[in-house]
Amino acid sequence: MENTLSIMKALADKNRTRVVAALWRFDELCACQITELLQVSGATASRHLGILQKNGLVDSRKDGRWVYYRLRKPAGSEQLFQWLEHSLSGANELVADFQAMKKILGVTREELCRQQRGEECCPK
Amino acid sequence: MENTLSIMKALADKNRTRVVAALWRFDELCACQITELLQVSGATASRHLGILQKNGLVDSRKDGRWVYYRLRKPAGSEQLFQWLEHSLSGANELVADFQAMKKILGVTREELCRQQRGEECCPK
DNA sequence: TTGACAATTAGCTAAATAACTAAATATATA
DNA sequence: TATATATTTAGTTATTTAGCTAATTGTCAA
Repeated sequence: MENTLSIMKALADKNRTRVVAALWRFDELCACQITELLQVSGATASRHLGILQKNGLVDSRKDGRWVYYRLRKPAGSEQLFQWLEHSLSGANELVADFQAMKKILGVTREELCRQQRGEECCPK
Repeated sequence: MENTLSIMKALADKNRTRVVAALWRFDELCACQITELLQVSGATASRHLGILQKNGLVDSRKDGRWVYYRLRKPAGSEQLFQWLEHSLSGANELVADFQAMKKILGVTREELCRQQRGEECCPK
């Protein structure tokens, strides 16, 4: 029962559901891209990703300094995700997120991280 | 999206999930029976039931002084409930709840409410 | 009509949690 | 090797929420 409740709690947060939806659509994203999407501090994004990972909802893969995340549907969760997909289809927030994500994917991760450090332009 | 999140939040609580499971199994229960099952104050049980009702997960029916609750699966939530049923099947807490519920159903509502007021025995 | 009583609502406290900043960790590169 | 940097962890604060008691509401019965 605790496991079931943990999964529900993991998904019962707006930012975490946004992450799940983004990974569903865009397959694999790095922590800095998710940070940019959510518009929160890197630490906050990392915490949310940690909660999703702890409950088996995402997998991570480290590549140098970057960590990439993918959606992972735990065994037996197919129906939950079918409901989620149906229930969230067309949600305004997610449509906006997908738009934002396209822009984020339009710059390199290096440039994105540079922007996040406050170096808005002219990287030397 | 808010609606989806509300349903998840409503279900992401142990006591509320216990109520949903009990209603699933026992079809219709009154507030005092649910209070007894959860072993919380009547006010707390009422608050949980209110949250479930607000999110369309239960219906209530008033009969004199008693209020009866039934599970209500909102349109489009079939898959969510299929997952829930599968995910919770065999949960120890729920097995214990079903046992307790049988005892609760073995006494009249009048007697149950009398007990809850602290009149353990000898009702004059 | 009055008293009893099941249920709900209001108001409060304690626990859980989401956010932030700062520090720590791990990795690439100069 | 030393510095820069992407991510995570620690620690703090503010918000949310589950629980309680007390007050209110609506209904039955004497």
